[in-house]
Amino acid sequence: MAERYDHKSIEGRWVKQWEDDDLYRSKVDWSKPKHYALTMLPYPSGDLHIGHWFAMTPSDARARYMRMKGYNVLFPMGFDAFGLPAEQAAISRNIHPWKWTYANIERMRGQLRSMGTMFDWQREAISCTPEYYHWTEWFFKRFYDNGLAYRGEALVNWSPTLQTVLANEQVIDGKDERTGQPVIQKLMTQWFFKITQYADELLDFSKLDWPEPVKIMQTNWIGRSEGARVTFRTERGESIEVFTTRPDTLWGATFMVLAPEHPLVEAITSDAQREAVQAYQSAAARATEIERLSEDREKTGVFTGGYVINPVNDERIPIWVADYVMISYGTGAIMAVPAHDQRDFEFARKFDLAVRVVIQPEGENLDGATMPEAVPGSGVMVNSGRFNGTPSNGEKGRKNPAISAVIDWLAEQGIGSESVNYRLRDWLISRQRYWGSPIPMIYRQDGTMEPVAEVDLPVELPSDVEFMPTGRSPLTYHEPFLNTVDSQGNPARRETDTMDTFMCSSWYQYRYLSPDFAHGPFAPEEAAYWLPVDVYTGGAEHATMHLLYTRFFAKAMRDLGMFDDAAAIMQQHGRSPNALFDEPMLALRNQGQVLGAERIGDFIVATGEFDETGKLFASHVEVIDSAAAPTSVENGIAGELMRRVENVLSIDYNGEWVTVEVLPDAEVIIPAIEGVNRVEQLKHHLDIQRMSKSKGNVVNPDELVSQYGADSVRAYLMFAFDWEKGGPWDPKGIQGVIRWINDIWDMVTAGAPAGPSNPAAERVIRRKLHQAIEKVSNGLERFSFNTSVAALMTLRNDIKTVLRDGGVGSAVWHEVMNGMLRLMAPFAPFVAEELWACLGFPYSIHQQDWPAYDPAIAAEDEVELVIQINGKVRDKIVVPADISEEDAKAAALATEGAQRFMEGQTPKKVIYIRARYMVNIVI
RNA sequence: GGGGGAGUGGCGGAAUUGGCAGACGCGCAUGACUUAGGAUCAUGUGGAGAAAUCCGUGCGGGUUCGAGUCCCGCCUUCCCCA
Repeated sequence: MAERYDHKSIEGRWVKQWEDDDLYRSKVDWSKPKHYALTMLPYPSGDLHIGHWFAMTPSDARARYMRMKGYNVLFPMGFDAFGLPAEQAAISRNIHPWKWTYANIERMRGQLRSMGTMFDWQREAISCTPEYYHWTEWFFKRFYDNGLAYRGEALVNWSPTLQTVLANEQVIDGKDERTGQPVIQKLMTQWFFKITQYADELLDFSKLDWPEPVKIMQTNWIGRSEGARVTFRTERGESIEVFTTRPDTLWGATFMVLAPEHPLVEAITSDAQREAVQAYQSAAARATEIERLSEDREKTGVFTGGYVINPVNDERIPIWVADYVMISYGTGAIMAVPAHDQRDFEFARKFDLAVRVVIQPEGENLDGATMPEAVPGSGVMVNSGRFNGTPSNGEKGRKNPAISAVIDWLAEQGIGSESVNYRLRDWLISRQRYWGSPIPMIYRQDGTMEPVAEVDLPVELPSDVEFMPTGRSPLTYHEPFLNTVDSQGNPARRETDTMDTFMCSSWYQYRYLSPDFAHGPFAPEEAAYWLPVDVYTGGAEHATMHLLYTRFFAKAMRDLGMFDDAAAIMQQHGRSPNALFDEPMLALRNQGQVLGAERIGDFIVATGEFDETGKLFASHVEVIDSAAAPTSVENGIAGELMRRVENVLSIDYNGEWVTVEVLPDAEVIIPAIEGVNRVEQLKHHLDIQRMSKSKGNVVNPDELVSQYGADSVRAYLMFAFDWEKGGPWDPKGIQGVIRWINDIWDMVTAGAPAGPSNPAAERVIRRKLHQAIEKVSNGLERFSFNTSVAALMTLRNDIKTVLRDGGVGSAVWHEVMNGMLRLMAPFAPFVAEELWACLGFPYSIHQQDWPAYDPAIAAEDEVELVIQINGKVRDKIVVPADISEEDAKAAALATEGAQRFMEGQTPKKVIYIRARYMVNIVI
């Protein structure tokens, strides 16, 4: 008897063997078709968690499949290594971000190797190395030189106490998450990329095989709206421009609203209103944008005392300030048409402003004074001077005759023009942080600025820095970094902002091509062969930001000629570069999220003394069997432990949560755990939710791998979930794949069966193999990994059945094992390699071809014909697979089940579905 | 608030996209083997019913010979928001 399956004795050995042999080294080879498979690179937080395994190992399985299908596959890995956590570790634990990050990367590399992935480590890229951020800076400079980077004002989270800017994730409920100090919204000068210049092109998804939801989210994010810009004039002569998608309602504007940050607010505010307006402005600064945009929030605002003339009817209307208007959207000013816009309506009703109907819906007679809500739909223009009677059909932009006519008239009159507005704003890349790529700009003494010369790149981050507990970037007080000279040799100051880490991840797919290339971000020879990325996998949470940014990068790089060399080389090799550089990733697939498992808390009886509030101070706590739970306890309670914070328990006592404080000298009894028990050993209830350390529901992949082996963990992750959906982790379910792998091990190591061969049995076993080839391949193509593994398990079951009945000779047995192991190789690369070697097939299984599917071998001789009466199954018979439609219908009508339900009636219709071998008799 | 998903046995999930609902696995049950079992093997497993059969894909309508799948209206829940 061969030895039992032991993952520990094989996995480490093959990792080393594969590395020694450079098995996964990917090199340009124009004689083979290429496949660039990319999976989102991790942030080096310290430990690989199960989510990384869930994201990466199925992607790896698919990359392996593509390789066996004959593609030259590039499947690289790296680290997105700049970012806030490293800086926070530096502040709280006094470790330099560099050291912290590198230690984490070292650790994670080891973990990544244990996964059995085919990453080509010679292409690893780490975004926080000077070799990498040299080119991040270079991109900035090129964008700046070409007008794609500029300085502008933006609202930032400003902590007045710390005198520093905070990232969005550092602000919770308008307060600094660490210190609890209030945070306000403040306008500051920041660096931007002109992503809006590409807004229209970014709306074009025609070249992309991307999930529909991602395309919809990006479309909404960009938020293109067509309308008009109209210029209003104040009584004192200032002009205020507004953007509106509904110029057909201009005659219904009864007031104007400016964002609190609008630059004209100060000028138009009357002295009487000044105090109120200023108070309102500072209150608005404390609200976040999400709060301000919330529609169910009570509308607030204040009258400025100023008036503006509506240019379409010369009416004098009041100007208000309200925070539901954003300075960053449109022009920061709106004409308010309360009759036809719900937000304006609520505002008007609250402050008792006029409501005038200008679009009368057909068959209705709306009255501004009494209508209960805004009516935004279609109708006929009224109260609109010369436009009265024009139909407004509810369509947007030029498709609406009313809007179209008004736009033309506005242009004629010179008071407005057709305009397109986007919700998308330019990409704010400034971060007031240390641990990011420096922005290579220099401020001269005269106040002008210039980019750092290309030969002086990269501007390196100084390493001798001290972190202040305020969180202020050390670059702002690091004199040697700050002081430099401009191109003329005059003293100058460096920019201290660093770049958003989304910058680094917008172009990493190019750095992987040639991580050591010193003459540019990537080598054109590599880019010509590998680009673009064929399939990109990662989390759906990146649907808008990261994926829009990287698309913007690709388009900007194309327009700045950065792909020209690659395109020329591509052409030399006879491949057309046409449209290949418009988009960075042709196909995209998102995996879901692995959630924490649900767990029932310990059932507890606690006794002690209650205080007057009903809180129990327990001197005795005992875990019992929930079936034996008493409904009432003298001087105590019994129920499931729902939560525990140190020694304070929350117990579900007959539906009510009771707080129990366990006294320090209390007796704790947990029968399942030997010895003296502690409160900390009690298990509390866990809901299905995201894994996090604080919830205590984290699954540690290292432990799983050491216990069950990487093959089992990989296969289980692929088997247990719909990959694009994810779901709760079930710790028991892994038994199924462990049994499967053990079965395969035992089956192969047992060797070919002795005894005579029987052609019928051999035909069956080969048929099952080929049916599996079809299903496994199909699952991999569709990222439906669970059905692929299920097909492999079905194959296992079928082979076991056939082998038990006997009749399979050695040659066919070897053929079937050979095919099955190759099908397994993407999912369980270690055990497949080991068993492959064990059968004496040539090394390595991962360099073999994918098994070829032969439909003739897979075809069944006989099939089951399903007979339905009015869509309900009434009988089933076995018929030859090549049965004709006439024969199938005749056989169906003759069945006992059909006869019984037809009761002698003549069928109205008989429908035959050949693909399903199904007859439906309609009576 | 806005945007995007998802609801199928006790559980994770299948269903060739309009064609036998529940593949595969977990769990559970019964039996076998064993000094022992959180091992292994066999059989069964959506619900009701003795059976014929009926009911079943979040809820309510609709289209169709036929609906988990398409349409209309709800409910619940998860994710994202510079």
